[in-house]
Amino acid sequence: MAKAPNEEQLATEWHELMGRFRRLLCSLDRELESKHGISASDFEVLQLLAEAPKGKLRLHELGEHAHLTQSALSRLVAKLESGGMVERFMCDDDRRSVFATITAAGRKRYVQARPTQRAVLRAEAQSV
Amino acid sequence: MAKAPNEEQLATEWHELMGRFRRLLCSLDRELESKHGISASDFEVLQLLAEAPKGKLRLHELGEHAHLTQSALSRLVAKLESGGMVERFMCDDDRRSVFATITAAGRKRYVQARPTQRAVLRAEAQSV
DNA sequence: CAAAAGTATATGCGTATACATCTAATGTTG
DNA sequence: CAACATTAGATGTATACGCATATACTTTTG
Repeated sequence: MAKAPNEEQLATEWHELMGRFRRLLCSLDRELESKHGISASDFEVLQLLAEAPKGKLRLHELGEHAHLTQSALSRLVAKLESGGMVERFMCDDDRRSVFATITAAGRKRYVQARPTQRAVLRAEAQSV
Repeated sequence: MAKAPNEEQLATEWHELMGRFRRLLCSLDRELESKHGISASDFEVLQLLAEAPKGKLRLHELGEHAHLTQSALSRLVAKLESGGMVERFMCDDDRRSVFATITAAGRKRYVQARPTQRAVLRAEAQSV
């Protein structure tokens, strides 16, 4: 990006970025939902957990990497738990904290959904 | 962007883009809401109308440029109308269509909000 | 060590959005 | 021109999110 693009240019870029972003997010949501029964946000969280050392992160750590507010993350993890893809349990070191761990079923779902997600990203990247 | 970036790279870029996008959209919403009482989406629609030839567009035309679904746009325009920033009236050529026009108050609000929006965009552009 | 401040998560509530469907108006076709 | 298809917009419904706050636990402080 240029050093000091004029403001109209910035505004136009933002408008276009917003368009691309929303289209891509919509595609992701639709493809992941229809083929794997998960949303794009679900996928992000599953991915973070699947890539974590032991498939295990405190919610607070998850929140630092997922692009969600604390409340949204709390509910999302609760939803994933009720879907059997994640489990929550107390952290003994600090009993305010809660660990989220990815289950075998969750990992399987993630592995299946991954090519779908990558394909959508690739398609969008090529269309630009 | 490279011709055939590998998939992990794409996924990482997407993750980062999502982060930047959400932060920016949140900043915009908060700044515009606190200083001018409008959301980022409100601003987008006001901008489209303010820049339209006669400050006048059919909802369907608005929808082609705003990054919103038809239903979201319909409600958004209704909200702007109840806030006195926009007016709706029938189109005589095609009585299914509805024109949205920006009012003097709406244009004033847009002009006031514009520097705020541009400042947020500029701040984000510089932080990258 | 008791009280106050801080931290991690959950939840009540309001709002924005998407999807599906409805209504009204227009176009098309036999 | 009557029946059907299409189009523009509105609305019922469900969901996801953010903000504010509540709850439970931990750390700091006097």
